[in-house]
Amino acid sequence: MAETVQFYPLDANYKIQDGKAVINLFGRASDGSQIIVVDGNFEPYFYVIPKDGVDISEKLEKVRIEGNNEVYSVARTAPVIKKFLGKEVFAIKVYTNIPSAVPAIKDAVKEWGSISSMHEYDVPFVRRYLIDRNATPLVLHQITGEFISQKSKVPVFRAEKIEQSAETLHSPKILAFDIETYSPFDMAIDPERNPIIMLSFYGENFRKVFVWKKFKTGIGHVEFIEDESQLIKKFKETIESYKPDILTGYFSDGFDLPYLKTRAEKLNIRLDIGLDNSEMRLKSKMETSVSISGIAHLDIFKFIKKVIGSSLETYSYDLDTVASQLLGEKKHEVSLAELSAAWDSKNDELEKFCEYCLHDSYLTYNLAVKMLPTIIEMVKIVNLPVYDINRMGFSQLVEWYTMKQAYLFNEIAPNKPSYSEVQQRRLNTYQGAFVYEPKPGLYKDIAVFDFRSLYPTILGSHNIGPDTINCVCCEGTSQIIDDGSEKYWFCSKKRGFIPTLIEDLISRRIRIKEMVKTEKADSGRHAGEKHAFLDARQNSLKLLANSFYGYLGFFGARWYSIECARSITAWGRSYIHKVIDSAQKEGFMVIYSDTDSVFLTLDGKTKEDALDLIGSINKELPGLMELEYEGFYPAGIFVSAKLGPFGAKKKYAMISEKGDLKIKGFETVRRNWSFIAKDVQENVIGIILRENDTQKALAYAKEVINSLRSKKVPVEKVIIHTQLQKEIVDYANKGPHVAVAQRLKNKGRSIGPGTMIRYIVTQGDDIIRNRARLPEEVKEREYDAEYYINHQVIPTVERIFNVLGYRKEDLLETKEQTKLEGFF
DNA sequence: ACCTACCGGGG
DNA sequence: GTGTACGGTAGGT
Repeated sequence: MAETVQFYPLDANYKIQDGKAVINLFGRASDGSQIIVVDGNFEPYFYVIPKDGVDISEKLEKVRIEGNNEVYSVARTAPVIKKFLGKEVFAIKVYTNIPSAVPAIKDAVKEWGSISSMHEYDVPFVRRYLIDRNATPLVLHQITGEFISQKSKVPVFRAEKIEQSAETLHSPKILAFDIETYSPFDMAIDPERNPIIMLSFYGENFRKVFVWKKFKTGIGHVEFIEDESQLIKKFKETIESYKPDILTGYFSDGFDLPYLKTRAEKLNIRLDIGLDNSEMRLKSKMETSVSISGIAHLDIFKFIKKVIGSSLETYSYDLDTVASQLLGEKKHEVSLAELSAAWDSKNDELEKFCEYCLHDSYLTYNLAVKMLPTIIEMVKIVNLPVYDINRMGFSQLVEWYTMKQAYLFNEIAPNKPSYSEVQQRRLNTYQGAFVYEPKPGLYKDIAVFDFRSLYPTILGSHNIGPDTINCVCCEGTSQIIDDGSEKYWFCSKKRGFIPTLIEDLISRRIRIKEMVKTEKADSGRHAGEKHAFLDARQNSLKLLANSFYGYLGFFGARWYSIECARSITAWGRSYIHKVIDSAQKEGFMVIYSDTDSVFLTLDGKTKEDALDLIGSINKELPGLMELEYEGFYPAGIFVSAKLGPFGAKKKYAMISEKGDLKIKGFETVRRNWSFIAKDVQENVIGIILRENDTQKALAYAKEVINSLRSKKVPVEKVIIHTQLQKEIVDYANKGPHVAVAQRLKNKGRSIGPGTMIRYIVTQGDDIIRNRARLPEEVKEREYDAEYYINHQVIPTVERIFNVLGYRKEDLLETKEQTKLEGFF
């Protein structure tokens, strides 16, 4: 009895049932209930391209491998006509009994002389399904089939047919959470030893804090429980009753969920929160991640850092900084160092920590809501679940977008490079973008031009791709680009695969930008929300299009082509030179240029003259290429920029007409730096950005340096923290922290991997290791002021001051001491 | 100049 | 997962 359900998939996996793979799609039906849609009608396969004129179908069909309690066999084969890098090929589609048979069989037949190549044997089965069945997470699907009885937390529907509709799940149920752990400071975080003491949740109209010590409070959403076991059970129960589509945390891949898992194992609690009753799983050793069947686990920290990190003008990705930037809200100010003491003896102080914990969940929730449009659009464009999108870098996003498109274009995907190919590719470097080194200094009346999406538009306009490069049909007729050592041309008869994708992405983006314009004009009730989604969509399309160039030159790429990457930068240099030449011919002074932008001073000319120049250049540009007027700045300061294969990093500061300061190009300070270094950088940035007072910032930095020299800085501020990663004896290079660890061990302290070592660099002529002392061993005024000035304070602020036109020497000069109170 | 070890986020 | 997958810096040699 067939019926239909309307269903938004969120997550997917597969299981083997009766020797067959069954896809499980987890998600929400349009009536709001959670269901699992199972589909057993999809077969695993890969492609074999035989050598010319050989038919090996029958031979392939007989392949059968008996492994340890598993049988891998070829179920059937089908001859297909496909395209491979633009050329038509005959291929055999080899279907296997189960997904894991694919790599096994591929390995078993790889030595056959009759095989030319094999492809797509490493596409995960679930991704294969989403691509081939045109199933897109977060998009509504109409499923025909029937509900079946199967042991599960939620109803199970067996699909016979699955069809995508146009609607999107714009408001998935999001639940944010955060834990606080018992953790004496200056000790490594240790889930083996220290319990979780608080747990908070935040969702729409939902807030909760669990804590297992009692104190007086009037806050209703605090719930007291017995112990840590109860707390972990509450974690499970809350998720099971709230039924979120998305569970989100801040660095929850790296901290909260692994910590919960370790504690749950210690306490013998199964964290079986998966909709299929499976436990949450910890994956990969390098970069940890945690998945839950049926619930999209979103580590919003990871997403923000990866996807919008470069466009965020922040010096740190901690929750406080990111929330301030994106939400205009900060974390609660409490001293976490005091939490353990409060837990042990001062329970009446716990209330503020509960509020703190809840507020972190609140901020995390709002960050997730804020990023949701971008996440949804990425999911829809790349066609993978939230969980995967969250954890993929740009090259992966490009690759999987391209994999999906390859299927639609009947293209067979090239293989990933072998280890030795990767080594080869890594050696291939090439000339990057053109950077016009500015003369450091202050300039006035600056106009900035830049090419709209320079590399993608070059790629599209010149038809650059692995399938169009140096084609026989256009040799001698197509325009040649010379990268300085090699000459390349691209087919002018047939559109390439990647240029087609790029042009599609760019034109879709242009259409959406038009819609954004008209949306702005009419202001309906949901105009704001609609605008956010359109804007996220155009931005996602832009990010993806911009990543193709880097992808072509990325050593791990399937569609790798260093020649294409070279051609793109060569064209880029040629176009930017044209702009510079035209501007100079018209009498503008070019002060700086980097990759796709040109900064020039008006020198008595008007902004209209600058706009006219752009107009005349645009008339000459091919295809989608366009030079834009980025803006006008009354003043700015420039320093030189470093060259790199993927474009130079910008280092400059400018003041906009509104008075906003734009600073680019300085790095962050980490925990293995002294407090004094962190303090100085934070305060300098604060003074410059908030008070717009560079003089004051300089005076402050000098004051700190002078205080170090005169030893007025207390020793606590010059302690450096470094964590020991392995046993002392295993160190080939013994750095300062290892030397100090050795001394601690000699004193009889237990020292091992994970121990946090604190040390101070003292005066003397020896190498740093031999001058590193335990803080207890160091009296006031014994630290090496010059070390802290030159290796800690100066490096953190030098770049910033360079950008503002000052030198290291300006910071170091001792005369005219400024009086600034209140920094210590 | 090259190599080794460390950080990030979280408490 | 039909997996192989950081990137930048300081200190030591």
